[in-house]
Amino acid sequence: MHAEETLEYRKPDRKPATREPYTLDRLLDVAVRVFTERGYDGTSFQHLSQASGLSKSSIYHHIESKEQLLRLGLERALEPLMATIGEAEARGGPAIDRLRFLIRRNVEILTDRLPYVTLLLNVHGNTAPERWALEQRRAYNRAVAAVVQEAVDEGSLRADVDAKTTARLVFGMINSVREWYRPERSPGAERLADQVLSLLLDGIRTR
Amino acid sequence: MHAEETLEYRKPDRKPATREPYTLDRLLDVAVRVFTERGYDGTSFQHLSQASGLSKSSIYHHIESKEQLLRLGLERALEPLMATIGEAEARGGPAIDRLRFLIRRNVEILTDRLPYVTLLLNVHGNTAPERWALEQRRAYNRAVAAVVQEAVDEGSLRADVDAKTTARLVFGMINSVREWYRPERSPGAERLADQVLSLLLDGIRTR
DNA sequence: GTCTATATTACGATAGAC
DNA sequence: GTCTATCGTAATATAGAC
Repeated sequence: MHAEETLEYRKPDRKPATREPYTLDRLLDVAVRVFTERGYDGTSFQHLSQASGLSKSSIYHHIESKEQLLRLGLERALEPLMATIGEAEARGGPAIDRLRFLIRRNVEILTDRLPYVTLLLNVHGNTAPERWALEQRRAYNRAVAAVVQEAVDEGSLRADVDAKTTARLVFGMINSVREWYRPERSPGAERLADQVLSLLLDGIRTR
Repeated sequence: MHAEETLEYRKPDRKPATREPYTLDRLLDVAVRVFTERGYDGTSFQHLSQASGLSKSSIYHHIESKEQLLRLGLERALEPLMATIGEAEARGGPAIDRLRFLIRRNVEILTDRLPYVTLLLNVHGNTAPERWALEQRRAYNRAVAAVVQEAVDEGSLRADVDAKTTARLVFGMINSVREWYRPERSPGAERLADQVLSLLLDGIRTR
């Protein structure tokens, strides 16, 4: 007779967990938060297990692989971001106005989906989903650079710095917001977008 | 009898290597390049072996651990960066001039030590050297934010956006240069610094 | 839906020959 | 200074009980 059998680990009585069962969406939230904190490659299933409270193997009930978790997270960032390109085109009007729209929407999406966009902006291209995301980002960058070029051509933006460099620096500033923005402590998306737009358009100097 | 044994892999004939022996400095250059491409956690000794042409174990002749490579790489970025804080203080004069100096030097160091600074700006804090580097960066950010605050107080910079946000956005734009700058194709450090300073101070809009 | 147990592979690091 | 061979561990992923 073995101790395991006699004790039976109080199995029938045991409440399996006090929390509600995980859905893919809830698990994704947890995983992407850890990905943004530790980086995708720096995150193991053990980290995901600790953060979620699930065992390593239970995570596989919701997903097929770690890469799938990454891909789902990247999609959450890219979907609204890529959509703004079409929305800006549909607006028509002066390029400078469409650029303002793109900048404002970018700040809004960044603050609204902070961990997902942070994940997107930190990928290296080591896996297939990462390479796909980088290609999407390149398409986004090309589209916004084209609008910047239009705004230069229509005389709204300075022509002494080439449009490509301006576009890179402008969206580089915006994207850097991910490194310090905290929803609970930082200004809201609208106010932050106002500040970013104002500094970008008119400069930081007094006049 | 096994094929492996009969062929013997031409071992006696083989020239062990045609290249000159590695020094720690040359190995560090290779390693940091791979770190910036794949991320530190995404880089294995197999990757380092392929990139260097050394066997995995030969790398250990030059270093004691992977973390040591990381630490040495981070030091190469932090050393000149932290030095600029003291240099700016020593200059004295109006805060706006010291800020221009800090921005210009930051762009120069970024382009001059691109892979090292890129490595620094991408660390997550998963290891001891990373946490040390993050603390150094916080000290750097505090110092430049203080100069921005001085420039606001002296009336050189706009006061309608708080100094901390301005500092973060300014250096966020500068640091984003790492994501696209290529020494062989991009403008030189001086010209790029001129463009960055001009856009930051006066804005992207025509006037 | 979650668990324990395990398979398999890749990782960082070491030993010792040349 | 570089190599081959190997160690111990931790990684992703699977099997099967409950």
